[in-house]
Amino acid sequence: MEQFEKYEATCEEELAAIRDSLQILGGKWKLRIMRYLNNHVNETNTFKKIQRGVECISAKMLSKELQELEINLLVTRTVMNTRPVTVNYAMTEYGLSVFPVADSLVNWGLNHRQKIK
Amino acid sequence: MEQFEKYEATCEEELAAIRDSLQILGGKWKLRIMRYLNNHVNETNTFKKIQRGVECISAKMLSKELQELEINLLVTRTVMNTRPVTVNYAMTEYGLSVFPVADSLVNWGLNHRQKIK
DNA sequence: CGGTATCCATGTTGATACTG
DNA sequence: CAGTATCAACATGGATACCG
Repeated sequence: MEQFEKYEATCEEELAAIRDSLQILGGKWKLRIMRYLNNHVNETNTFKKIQRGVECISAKMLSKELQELEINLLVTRTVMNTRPVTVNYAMTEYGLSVFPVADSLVNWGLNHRQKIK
Repeated sequence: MEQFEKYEATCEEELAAIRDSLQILGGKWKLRIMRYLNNHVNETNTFKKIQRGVECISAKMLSKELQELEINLLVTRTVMNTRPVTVNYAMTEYGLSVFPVADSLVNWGLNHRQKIK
């Protein structure tokens, strides 16, 4: 029963970690954007190009999501010295670590669809 | 470049699966509730008891979340023949399958906190 | 091109009160 | 005890216009 309290505390730590994960994987766009970048890894991925590639995302959302991805060290933003300026986005090495986690979500989700159907 | 289109389609399927997963793992309460149930597996887990165990959840939210968990076959709801009625909630065998996925989120999240800090 | 600013529609969550 | 109903607050996302 003391153990009861203890568990709740540990649980909170884990839930905080999950919250961090979900802030990145759980949104509507971030994973889509990262998948796009990862799939066009040898190209220059400008803002407009990403916007065209990620269906229906507004400039506002794309801007916001890219900023958050950059803050989280998952994506790099590089301003190139052209006229007019072009900006290139790319996955970081670290950013690639989200994909295995995403895959485990995909697998569970696919199985779940079968189960529920 | 034809491959481009093809990828986008596959991507959509996977993203739908992820959405399913996140509907369950991504909410504010469902995982907390499931963890509570799983950690009190040999007890009778009534509505009120769960509400006390899962910090700060309102009756409305708990009611709604439990319904969704039941629909998704993750939790069972058993009305017991007492006066006044008591209702018992428990994880299903299938429901347990969410925990490994949750763990992979926890691990990534914990690592990410270190990385960002 | 690469965004930001503003306003608005919608969905999610909470507080409070109430019922069988 | 086990919820539901109602209203309010807040977060999310989109439409549109505009700037350097």
